[in-house]
Amino acid sequence: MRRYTPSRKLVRDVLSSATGPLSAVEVHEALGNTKIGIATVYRILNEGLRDGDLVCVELPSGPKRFEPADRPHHHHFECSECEKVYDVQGCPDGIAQLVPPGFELDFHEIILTGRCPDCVSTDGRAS
Amino acid sequence: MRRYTPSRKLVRDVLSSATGPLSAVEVHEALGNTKIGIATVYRILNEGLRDGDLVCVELPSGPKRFEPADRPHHHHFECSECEKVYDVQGCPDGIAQLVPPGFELDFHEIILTGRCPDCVSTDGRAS
DNA sequence: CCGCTAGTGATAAAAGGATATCATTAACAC
DNA sequence: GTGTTAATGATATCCTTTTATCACTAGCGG
Repeated sequence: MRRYTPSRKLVRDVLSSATGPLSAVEVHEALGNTKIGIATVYRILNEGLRDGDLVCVELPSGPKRFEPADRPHHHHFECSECEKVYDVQGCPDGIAQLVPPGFELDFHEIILTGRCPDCVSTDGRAS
Repeated sequence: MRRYTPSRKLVRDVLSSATGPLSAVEVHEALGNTKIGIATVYRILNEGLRDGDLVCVELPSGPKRFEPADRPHHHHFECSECEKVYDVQGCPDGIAQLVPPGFELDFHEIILTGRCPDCVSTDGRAS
């Protein structure tokens, strides 16, 4: 039987309050000084996937990221500088028209790449 | 000085005649019985990137894929069954409208996921 | 409070992709 | 044909992400 533990709640809270999907390592860092181990983070994330509470977002670069499953349809913006990923709302019409004859479309993902506001404001001045 | 070698020509030919971007391993397999080593394939692909003859296409799943740089703007369809990747022509309007204020868009990628004609025709009947 | 066992942290190790190494081969200028 | 050295094949190694292991901890029903 599944037990209530502080770790589970903390991980879910971190993901809920994030502005985009987070990787296991990012969740672990967000947990900061709570000394929850990385293995536990992976376990809780995979458990969330199995339970359907979380969805996995895989982007071209980097590790798998996770976000709550109850967010409405949206896409993602990845900052090429700080590598953070942000949710972006909306979805253009006409996706289905791209599918060539004979193909069966299940899902689609749109990945925007560029610089996020934080990195734009830092401009060229390296940190 | 760069020398003409059969390997280079073979790799470029494989990529040119492919219907989508190929990974190093896929190129290696396509070379079949030519006994060109995987290290050579990686070398030639990276060389192509540096020279600007090839572009790298990174999709959520799997390794980096490569295709000729001279193809017009297009996107990709990945078969969830056989994992092959196909080029798809066209691009919906309104991508730029997705970008939230403060973000700077450089590139975008649209990834369609589903089943390719080969796998659709095989239907549920496992191979 | 007890006992059972799910959960945990630390870390070893796996998995997958890409690069480095090195002795050997072969392209090309002469 | 010969010499120079870029290119190659085989494979060891690296790197990053993820999972497995295992002794210890703690949630919760009784």
